[in-house]
Amino acid sequence: MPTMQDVARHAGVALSTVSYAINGTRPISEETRQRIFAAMEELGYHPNALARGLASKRSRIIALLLPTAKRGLGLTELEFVIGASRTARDHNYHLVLWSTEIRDPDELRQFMQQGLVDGVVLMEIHEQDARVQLLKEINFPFTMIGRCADNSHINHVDINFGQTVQVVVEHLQALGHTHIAFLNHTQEEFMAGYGPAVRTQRHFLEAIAAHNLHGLTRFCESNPEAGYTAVNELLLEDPELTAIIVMNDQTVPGIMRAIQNRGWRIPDDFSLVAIVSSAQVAQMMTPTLTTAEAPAYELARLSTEMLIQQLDGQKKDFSEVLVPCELVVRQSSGACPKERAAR
Amino acid sequence: MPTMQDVARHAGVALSTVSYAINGTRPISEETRQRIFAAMEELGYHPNALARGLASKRSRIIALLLPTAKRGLGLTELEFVIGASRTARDHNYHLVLWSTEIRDPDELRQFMQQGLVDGVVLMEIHEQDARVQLLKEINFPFTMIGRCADNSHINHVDINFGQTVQVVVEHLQALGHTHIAFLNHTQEEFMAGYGPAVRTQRHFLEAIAAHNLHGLTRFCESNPEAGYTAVNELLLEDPELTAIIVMNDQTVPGIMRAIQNRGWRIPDDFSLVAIVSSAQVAQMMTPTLTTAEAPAYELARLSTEMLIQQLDGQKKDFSEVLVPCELVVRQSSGACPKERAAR
DNA sequence: CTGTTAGCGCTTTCAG
DNA sequence: CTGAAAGCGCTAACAG
Repeated sequence: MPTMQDVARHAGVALSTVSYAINGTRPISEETRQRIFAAMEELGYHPNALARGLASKRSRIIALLLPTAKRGLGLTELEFVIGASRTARDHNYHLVLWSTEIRDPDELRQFMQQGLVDGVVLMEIHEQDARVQLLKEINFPFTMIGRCADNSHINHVDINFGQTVQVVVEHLQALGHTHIAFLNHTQEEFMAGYGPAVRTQRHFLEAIAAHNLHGLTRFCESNPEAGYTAVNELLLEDPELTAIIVMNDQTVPGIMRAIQNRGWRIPDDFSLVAIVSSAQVAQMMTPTLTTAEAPAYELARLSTEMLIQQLDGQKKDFSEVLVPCELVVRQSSGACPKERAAR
Repeated sequence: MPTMQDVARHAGVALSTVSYAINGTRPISEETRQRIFAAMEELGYHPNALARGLASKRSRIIALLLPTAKRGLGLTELEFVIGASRTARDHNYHLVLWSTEIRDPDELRQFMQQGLVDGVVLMEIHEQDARVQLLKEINFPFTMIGRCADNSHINHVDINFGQTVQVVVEHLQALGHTHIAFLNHTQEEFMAGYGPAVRTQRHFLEAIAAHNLHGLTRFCESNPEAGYTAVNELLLEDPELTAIIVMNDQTVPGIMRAIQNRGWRIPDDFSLVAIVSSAQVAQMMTPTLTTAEAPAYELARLSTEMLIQQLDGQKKDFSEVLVPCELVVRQSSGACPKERAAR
């Protein structure tokens, strides 16, 4: 591997001149610039990332913290990863992936102290998040996909849960539904202050109240069986229920089976809308699912760009960007049934 | 951030002694070792990854090359990413993710020349793969998830497609099926020499021949509609067809609809087995899918460990590890129907 | 068992 | 507009 010194000699200039030519840090006469780049080309020179990072104290590497949620990772997480990685590359940054078993601040500290990365993108944010606390304390650059209780002075993006759930409730109301249930993540996650679980439920109840509807909510584990049980219990609680809004893809098959087991058809007798879901999942189901699709790639791109701008010293202010899910009406939602077989 | 020099002063030893104590590169008396670690603790010292990398010429960073296949990324890819990242961490390596639009060797060269990573894990391997060519030429350490035409002197892992398809064919034969179709990836991918597409089709035809069955194959785009069409065309070609083995999850809903549209039931009138699939997808479908599940996490772990061993100088030989998919019988495969409605 | 020292390849003052 | 030189924080000879 040729070094900068080699290029300098080859071009008949000083080493520092080569550096300046590459970084554009100070004016270089067109002629020497030409010579330098010609030399670089000829020698097949490429700057060494580690040396550059060490000298400049900027590695041009950022990290995406990918915590393995107990409910398992899905396509949304994949899109986060891909979005972040692509965006980083578009801005001449590298992306390293830190997948941690738990949301452990000590481990995070370990990683950061190594001086490998210039900044971090956090996801799976909770209302009270120890990682956020830590990063603020030591003043380490970061952005979040998600929100915590106090977001002051933190660049972050998130799904606009309020708008998302509102649009979905209005979609169902327009179809004539008046008794609607919201199937949330687990109680455990809710209690732990997991943002989506907390916020969506609150906004659901607000929307229900605002539109004068009957609404009920329920927590649910992340598997078909739990979805099956949940439907039956919800119907026990409110026999007039005609629509469910669910936030967990994994439960959907169970929900459908529970409904069909009663001799009901979707969407003729019962409507189902999945939120924070994806087109790929929606099209896997029969009937295809009406969904509010998570803008995962977009959120990843935005959060990564925010971080990079922060690092590059543009962006003095802090911003919050909320993106709603997009409602895509497919076959699982339809007009509220006039009447329906008792069981 | 304290440096090694700070630690040395604080412990009253030479800088190099600290280095040796940390790396265990040479014997240190227990007493000074204690003092050094105490000093490190007290100062909150953490070695600087960039400096260490620059001096030692080993960054302890590896890259996973994640090409965005035209057929779209799925859960398998996510597992690759997570598996690689976890394994890297378990061995004190960092993982950077390079997601490239195309399998472009030039871009790859760019990345490597930066001297950021010590080695690379390649996926989406084709029979003739320019990236492999390049890496071999410049003697850059790498391993593959997949195989190409000439795998000599390359550590690699792959799905055992032969065994996988054989087990599935035998499963169907045991159920009495004699007319079986294999639904492959696209012709385009097959022609491009994409390993799974090429190998599985070959092994399918071998298994069919070995068991004296009637088999047919067909290419198929990666969406439900294409699956729908494919089924109808296959049945036109062989009206006695009673089972399909499919290698693409995305087509499954279409396949099911096509079968059900004929008034047939799965598995009573027709059997369906998805290979190189996942439990998560299998359970999304109704009826749940009989699948041969891709050992994605395992492959990622193995390939990453191979790379690290290679880098750490253990492992003088080169190895190939083939892992079969695990057949999980669920509800979509059953006994061959005695007779069946004509249409 | 420990210390001294020459780099690793680059950025960035400080001097022209 | 260009050069010379002092580091960045660490590893790994070399020398006891």
